[in-house]
Amino acid sequence: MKKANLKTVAAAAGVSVTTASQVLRGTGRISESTADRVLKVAARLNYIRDNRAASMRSGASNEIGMVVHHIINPFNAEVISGISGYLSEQGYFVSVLDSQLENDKEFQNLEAFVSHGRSGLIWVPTNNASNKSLEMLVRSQIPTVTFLRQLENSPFDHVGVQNQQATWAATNHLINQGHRHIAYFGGIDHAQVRTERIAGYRQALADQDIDVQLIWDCADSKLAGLDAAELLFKEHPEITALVCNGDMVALGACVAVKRMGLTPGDDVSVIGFDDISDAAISDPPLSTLSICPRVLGRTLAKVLVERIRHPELPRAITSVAAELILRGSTGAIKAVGH
Amino acid sequence: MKKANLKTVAAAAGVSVTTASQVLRGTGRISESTADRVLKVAARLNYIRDNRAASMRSGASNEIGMVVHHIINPFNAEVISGISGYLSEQGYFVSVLDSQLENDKEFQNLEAFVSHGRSGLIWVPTNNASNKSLEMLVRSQIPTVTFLRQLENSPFDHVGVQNQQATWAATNHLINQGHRHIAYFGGIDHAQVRTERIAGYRQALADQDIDVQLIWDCADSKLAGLDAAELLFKEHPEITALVCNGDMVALGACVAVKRMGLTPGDDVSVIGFDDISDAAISDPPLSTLSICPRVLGRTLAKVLVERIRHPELPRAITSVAAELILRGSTGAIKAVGH
DNA sequence: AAAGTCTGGTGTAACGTTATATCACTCGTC
DNA sequence: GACGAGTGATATAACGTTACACCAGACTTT
Repeated sequence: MKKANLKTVAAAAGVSVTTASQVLRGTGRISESTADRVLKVAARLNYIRDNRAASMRSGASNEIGMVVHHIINPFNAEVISGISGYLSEQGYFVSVLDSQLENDKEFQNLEAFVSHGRSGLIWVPTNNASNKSLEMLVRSQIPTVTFLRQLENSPFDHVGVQNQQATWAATNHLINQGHRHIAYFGGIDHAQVRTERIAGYRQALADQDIDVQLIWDCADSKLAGLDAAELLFKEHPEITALVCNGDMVALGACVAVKRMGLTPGDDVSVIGFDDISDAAISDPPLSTLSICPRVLGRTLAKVLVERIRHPELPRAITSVAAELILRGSTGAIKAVGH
Repeated sequence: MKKANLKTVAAAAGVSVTTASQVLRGTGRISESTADRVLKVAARLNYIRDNRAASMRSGASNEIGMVVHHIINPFNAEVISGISGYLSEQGYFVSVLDSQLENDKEFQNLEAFVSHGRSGLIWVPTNNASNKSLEMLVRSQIPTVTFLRQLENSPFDHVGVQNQQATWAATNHLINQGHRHIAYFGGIDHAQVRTERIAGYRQALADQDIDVQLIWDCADSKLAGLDAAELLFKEHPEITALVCNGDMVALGACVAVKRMGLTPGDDVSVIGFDDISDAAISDPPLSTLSICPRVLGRTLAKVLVERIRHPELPRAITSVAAELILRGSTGAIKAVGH
């Protein structure tokens, strides 16, 4: 049996295609009896609207696209969860594509969404996202919100985190606890987010006239954090505290500390960033800068929906504060060196 | 400036719409010089194909849909990563929707994909997925592969895991290590996957004439595993080993063991399921039944692509074996009770 | 009773693409 | 010099929906 379309439904109900369309969308002026009849016929024929045709004609769709790198990172996963929660309340669907940090793929993913007629986009740009991508989105006039990393010359709404204030607070706390050899741990190259966070770390040290600084690179996973931290402690045994670029690397670093026979929080203090759900139940529980990913996701989604509904409103830049949450992985210094 | 479409491109290149379309798809017989001209014009006008129109007309699209519950679970995330890796090599995109274990939402998500003209679907059915969903997919004739949970009366390809064999091996190993009080830990209600795994656990005990059995429910997250395990050990201090329904709950259980001042692997043995990337670097490293989620994802994607390309082939049921990987969280029994 | 308004509905032309059939030419070939 | 085959390109009709303009009839107003 062929799939039912508006034409077959309309014919079976004895009305025009337009009427059928109006009934199924709840628009126009239709009598209750006609509407009833059409709905029943549609149900009987298992009619499913073809959204491609609908969105092509009407210009609107209910699909949102999201482009991230590393969908596998729990922070992203929780953000996505927050986003899709809000969006589904509003009648939208999100689909997510992962660019895996590859620039070409990022462009392709964004273009795919444009090409498939998404009604809005959420974009977490890679560190060196191409201008090509930005220009393409601008040209296509698709409502877009960037997340975390703000782009130069971008006309788009943005939702970000107060990175510098956050790491300043974390570093300052460690200093007050007596730490004098504090490293910034995690992240790679000159990612904007990381640069801001490092600036906060530097500032806190400078404010207290401490000039020992160590910035240690590592990729954003627990495993990479473990390896990198082992190397760090081998080469720099004087370090007693880490301000980390994310919870994943922080958790990896905690494993490294334990493998050395030491205790995180006791011998080495570690502060993460993100407050992923694992942070609270790791051993020891991880002190972190909480930005509550799920709430952040909802905020992001709200900004996008607002933009879709009111394209004329001025550009919105939202900056969410991170809260320093102290758990077991930080503590006062016991001895210098270990 | 208006967005460019085939008509504007064709006009600017001085060719017909058909020719432009053929050039951009690389089909038909077109001279090199004409092709060149069209391509240059298309690039200059920043032409982007409208895939809605294309797929509506041609009946084919390059978008795959995936419906899961709990996108946030790292196991799913890694499977997705494997899937999208293979699919993007083949020129497809996957978009993922999360049903959060809600039945209605599952149906809506599947219907949304059908409605938006996806060319194929990967579906991880919830425990009590409705017949309505299955029937709708069958009617829509969309190529579909189910994953993990096989549906009754389903005509669809399936990729699953040899659950029963896996937990049999795990339980048997624990018995050989001297354990006599082994609980099955994690999962809820009569999920098919869980039922199979429990059957393997039961069988192993029965094979050795051991009849002490305890099945302990809990939701599929680290946090839930922690809470549930604490309760379990309080009520059943005789238990010395856990066969778990997943790595997440297993890791949670390990935290619970540590909070009791005991050592996983030493005092209580814990075996997980999935081998998520955290398993190898937890403290202690988690023994688990590895099904290498990324490889599984690739397999799944291959089955789907095969189905899309050859609709006439007979139904394919793939069952992947799990491998018992022994790490620090298991060991020989020391004493009965603790 | 002519003009206006409300109700319930319809016909047609898009949206941007691709499938299909067809065409005008140029070659060789017998 | 008629015929078939190959080359390069085109016109037209879909795909399924919605926007828009319009209409017939009943009812109200002046």
